[in-house]
Amino acid sequence: MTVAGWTIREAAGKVGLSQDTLRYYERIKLVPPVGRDSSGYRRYTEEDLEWLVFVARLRATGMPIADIATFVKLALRGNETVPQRLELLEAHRQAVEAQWREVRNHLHLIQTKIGNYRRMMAATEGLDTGAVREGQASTSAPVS
Amino acid sequence: MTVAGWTIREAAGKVGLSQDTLRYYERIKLVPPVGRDSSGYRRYTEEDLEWLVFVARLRATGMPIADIATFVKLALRGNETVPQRLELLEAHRQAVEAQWREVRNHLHLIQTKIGNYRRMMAATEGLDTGAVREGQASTSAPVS
DNA sequence: GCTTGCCTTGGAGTGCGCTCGAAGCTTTAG
DNA sequence: CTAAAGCTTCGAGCGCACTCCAAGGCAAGC
Repeated sequence: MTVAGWTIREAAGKVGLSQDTLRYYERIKLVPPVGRDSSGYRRYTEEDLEWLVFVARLRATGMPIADIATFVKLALRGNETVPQRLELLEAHRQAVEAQWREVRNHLHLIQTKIGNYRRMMAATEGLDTGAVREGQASTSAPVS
Repeated sequence: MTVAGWTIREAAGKVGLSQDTLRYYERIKLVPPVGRDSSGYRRYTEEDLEWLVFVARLRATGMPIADIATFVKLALRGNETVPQRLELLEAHRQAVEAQWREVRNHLHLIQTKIGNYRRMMAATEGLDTGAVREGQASTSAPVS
């Protein structure tokens, strides 16, 4: 007989996390306790899934588990903690954007290096040179 | 008497990694062996620093140490491995860009949530409501 | 000569985020 | 009735990337 709610297997499939991770998140209180059916099995409600999706999103943007736990604690204390939660999210957003820009810069420099490699290849075309500019076996790495 | 090259302390400062990390990277061959002075102390050359900066860049964009090690092995084998190195870098670039876009999407959704919180706050202005829509103590989390 | 400080190595320890294993209970299929 | 599949908890184990510690060498200042 099908009971209300999704099994852990279904929930895991829906939110894209493993069953182990779902149990783990519940254990460490990243999500509120999930209800059980008559035999003690978890039954996920729509709201449970929304929680999980939200947590997964925060994780995907690199928020540490400890910070998410803080957020969840606040959420469980009720609506009067909304300002603090807002602050947390806002701080996270800024941190992610900062790192985002940093990665962009690094990536740009790496692309420059790729360009240099490309030019090296073009120049060396069919030459099969083992020798490098400066005498014996330069490491030849820092091209850029 | 000052000898040629920088000490590990200076090198660490210059490239923004810890001394421990510099030794660690050398141990696991993320960088070619660094020369020593008469008393066995490391002396970093300009080229050593360039290596380190490059490795740091790859790390900063999330390339796993194992992959960097592969790259370095290729580089040490000489110029004929340039095509393979290029391929590695190119693959990495694509992976980073993909993840970059994913994070941007997640961030966007989180911002939507922030917006919803903002609206909640505005609506609740000075109301001090402990009650939430649906009966007893909704977790109130999945606002978005 | 001795202390202080910086360096060396090898190996152990840490923090994070899962991931797995063992032992046991319930439900379903044959 | 039995076997298989799926769930439970608790606790241990793992992979990654460092980070720290102990024991000892070297060099400069007093």
